Amino acid sequence: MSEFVKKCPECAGINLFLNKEKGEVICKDCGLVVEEKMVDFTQEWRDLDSEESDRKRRTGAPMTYTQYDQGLGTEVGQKADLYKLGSKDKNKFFRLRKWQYRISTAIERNLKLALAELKRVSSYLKLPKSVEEEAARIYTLAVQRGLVRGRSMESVVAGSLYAACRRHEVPRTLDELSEASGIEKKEVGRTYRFVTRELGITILPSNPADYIARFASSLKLSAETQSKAVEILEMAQKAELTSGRGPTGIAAAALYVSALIHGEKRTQREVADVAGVTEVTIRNRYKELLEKLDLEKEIKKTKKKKKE
DNA sequence: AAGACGAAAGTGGTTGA
DNA sequence: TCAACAACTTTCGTCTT
Repeated sequence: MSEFVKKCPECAGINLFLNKEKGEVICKDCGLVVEEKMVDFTQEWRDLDSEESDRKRRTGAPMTYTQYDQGLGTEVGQKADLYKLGSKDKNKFFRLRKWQYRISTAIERNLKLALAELKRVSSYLKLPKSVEEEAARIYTLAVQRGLVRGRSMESVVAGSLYAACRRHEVPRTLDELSEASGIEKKEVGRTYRFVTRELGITILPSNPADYIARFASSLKLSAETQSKAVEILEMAQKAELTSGRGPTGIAAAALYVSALIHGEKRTQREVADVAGVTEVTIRNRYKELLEKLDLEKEIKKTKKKKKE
């Protein structure tokens, strides 16, 4: 937990809950996502003046994929090794080094640009650092395998980010990524599938529950409503209502129902907007939920309470 | 008047021959 | 590669609050 946030700015509650994997701090009282882009404070950084720094600093720069050469660098050989080689090998050596130089500078140039773009999109979406790192790693692999050829750099960046989000269970919808990156939604999806397939990255099918926290907080729904929605989701999964359906639609419907139950009514339109689906989809899911899980009683209960 | 509901036609993606 | 198919969207008319 960051030491800077101790109270929820929305309701001044102190039940803040840190989800490390998602890089989010959530207020358990009102469901507000207090802090999304977590910073890791565990690294020891000391301010040393430049004279002292060489002697006293205990680490180098952290190795990171968000730097184009991962903060390290490699070259083919040094001149010192040359004396071992005959003239034929010498030529070979120079040729190799030339090629290595060409290839690596081409890749590095690409990576520099791409990682700048990646950072831009990532900060636009307020993604946690861990996801950004993962996306950078994926992109680096993609470049090294020559998967960018024939595709725009930006679309591969978007695809990598989307994959990283999925892996870290910090779901952003394709629409959101599309908006942030300026790449068409289907193009993002295409490169996402291509990259993950080529790199053999396995992605768990996204879980509707992962969307609940974010949707609930942008709809300003209470924590009870939020956890009720998660309950409903679990029931729905047992009733096999979830397979094959879009996870956002289900999440949205569960949230809509649970809002009704807790008397915090939101219109279908409102829920649909934050979830990025249409009212119709919510209606269909909603209908299924009511039929299979008989939630009607609970809704009627709260209606009666209102009259009193 | 706004929201909820449902029907019908259209879209993009997956699957299986 | 093509057609069938399911999920989702768009659009529009009707009912409810």
